Amino acid sequence: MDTYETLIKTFEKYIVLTPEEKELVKKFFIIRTFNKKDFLVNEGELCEGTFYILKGCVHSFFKGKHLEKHTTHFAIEDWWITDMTSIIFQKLALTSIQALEPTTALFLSIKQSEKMFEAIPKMEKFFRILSQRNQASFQQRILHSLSMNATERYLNFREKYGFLESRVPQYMIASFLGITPEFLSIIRNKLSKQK
Amino acid sequence: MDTYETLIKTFEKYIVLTPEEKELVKKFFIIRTFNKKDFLVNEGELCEGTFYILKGCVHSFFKGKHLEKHTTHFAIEDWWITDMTSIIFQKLALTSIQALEPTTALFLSIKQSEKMFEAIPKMEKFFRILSQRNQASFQQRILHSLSMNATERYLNFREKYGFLESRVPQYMIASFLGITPEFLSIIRNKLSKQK
DNA sequence: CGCGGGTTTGATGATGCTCAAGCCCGGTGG
DNA sequence: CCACCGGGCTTGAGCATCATCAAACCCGCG
Repeated sequence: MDTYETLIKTFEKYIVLTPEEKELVKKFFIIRTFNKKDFLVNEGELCEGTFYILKGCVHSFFKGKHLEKHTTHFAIEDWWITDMTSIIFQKLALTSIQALEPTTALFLSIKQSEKMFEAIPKMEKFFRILSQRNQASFQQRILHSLSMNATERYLNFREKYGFLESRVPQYMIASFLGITPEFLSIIRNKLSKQK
Repeated sequence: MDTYETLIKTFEKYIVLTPEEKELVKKFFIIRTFNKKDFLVNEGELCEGTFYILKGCVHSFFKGKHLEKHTTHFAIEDWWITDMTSIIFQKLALTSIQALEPTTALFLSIKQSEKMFEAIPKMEKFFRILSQRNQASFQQRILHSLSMNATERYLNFREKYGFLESRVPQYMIASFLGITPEFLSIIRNKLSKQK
């Protein structure tokens, strides 16, 4: 069983790789493991690259002006996560990424990614598509924040990401939805009654 | 004066093109002009490609479940705009894009973009970076919607996009910020008093 | 001059927050 | 084995933010 199997399969959803390229591309990624509560990316430092989660669960969050933590994303097996703002604008990360479970990830540093793009230009296509898909899903999220109330957003969350409810605490889901844990509790209470 | 001048300059911020490639790449774009209120993309149809605005001003919006319109983006000279969700998932567009002024744009259809990527693979890199920058700015927007109240969001908007205030009606800015026009009016009133 | 789209103002009400308290439950040390 | 934590979830009272609805106003334009 190959550690890189799911990674390669993910690539092959969008581009075609020769056997040689498959071997080569692995070399740009390194395996990194984290304990629960370890940080993959730390607020205040430069975000050095992108993570592909092999096993485990992480979340990214930032601190508001009163130091409240706001969860912005979750990621589990076969998801990609990074702080794109830090990477693109070469600024210190405002967000942290932290493991919620013991986690194994493949890490692609910015430098390695540049080498990879030179060695296998096709990979540009993959990351273009990946980024466009992210753009589309962020778009959806903005759209929902403009047009839905908290209950509707929670129902939508359960529909799409319900499988996360067993792996992350509710107060993080509340934060992700842009509400307080207390209010999410009330929403859940109402929903369970009216059914 | 060349219609494509600013387009090529935009490319050259991120990639290097030979003179031949500069000539070639133009061929994949077509010029399209729109009157005020014309639709660049129409809700319910497939979004056929991406627009680069040469002159004018447009906004994209979608309709909520009570048919209220929510403005999601603005675009002016040298900005790109499309419905990425429709393109990526090949679904009918849920958003419309409409001209707020007489507008001239360069249009890159999906088919032409595929041909372009074959002819000039470097363009993959440009669109990867463009999309990553969009991803970063959408990220910022989500972050703000999680951590700022309406007044703070409006102040932030003025800081970054204040130049739009003279070109788009206030009720669209309100919609973009996720509040009602009435409430934006109150915010502006308060801000003008307390200074 | 009147019309109509956009903005403002005000009263009332819903949505969601804050703060404080209590509860539930798994983990830890005596 | 039990007592006691402590983190997360719940409940409730009071409050801030923002929406809704209705009316008035403003002003460019036919």
